[in-house]
Amino acid sequence: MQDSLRRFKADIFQALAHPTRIAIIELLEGGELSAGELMERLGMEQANISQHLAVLRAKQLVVNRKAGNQVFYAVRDPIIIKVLALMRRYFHKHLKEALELLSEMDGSPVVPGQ
Amino acid sequence: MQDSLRRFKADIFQALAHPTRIAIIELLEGGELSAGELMERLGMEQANISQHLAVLRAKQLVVNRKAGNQVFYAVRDPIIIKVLALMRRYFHKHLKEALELLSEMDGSPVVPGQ
DNA sequence: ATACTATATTCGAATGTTTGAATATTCCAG
DNA sequence: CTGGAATATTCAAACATTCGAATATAGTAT
Repeated sequence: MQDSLRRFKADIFQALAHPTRIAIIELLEGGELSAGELMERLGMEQANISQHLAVLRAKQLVVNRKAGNQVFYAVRDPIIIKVLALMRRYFHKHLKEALELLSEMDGSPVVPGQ
Repeated sequence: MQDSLRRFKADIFQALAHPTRIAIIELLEGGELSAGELMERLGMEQANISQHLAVLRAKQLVVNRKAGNQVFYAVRDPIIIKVLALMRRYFHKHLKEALELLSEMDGSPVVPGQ
């Protein structure tokens, strides 16, 4: 019962669980942008951006508005922006450990001794 | 460059992107609990809880403390609790659409007419 | 209609996640 | 030491996500 709420939250986190999608949301923090602009600024394949936008749309994290040829995207709810802002704070707070984590993930050791 | 920061954030969202792990964090919001207690309260397999705890540990979202036979877990940083609180707000704000989304995911229609 | 631009969808291969079953480890009691 | 409780790890199957390539759709202009 309570579980469907958690599935819902999990799905939203899932939607945020990709570097490209985080980049998209962060770009949209400054206001709406067209799919093409997102593509340009991220320097990625058109299809790829479009697929990531589809994920964000499916989970309702963004809204879109067609204007002629183009489709403009915006973050649907500022709460999501707040969530990302909190994550930035979290990141800065734990910068050191974060870097260690990242390096370990790359397979390179961080702390030689001990 | 900026991308590794985003990978880091994405990894944290990924760690939160599972109903069981959200349930674990929410249970830990009230203070530390042993793995066994988490298992009991969630009514899930021992191995399963342990594996989810391993994910949360790997991403440093929780810390653990051994006390004799048992291992007690706690949320490492209250920022994570704040993130979940924001998500609750988000959920309540979008309750209606959320329910529709969930039902669609289940395959059952929500709005019979029209 | 044709051509062009912007965006979306489909497909399949590669990769990653989740699960239960089985097994291993660690700690305490006797 | 042996046994039992609490927790962790490994394995393999099922499932989901991600990507680029190719294709489709929609809008505008001629």
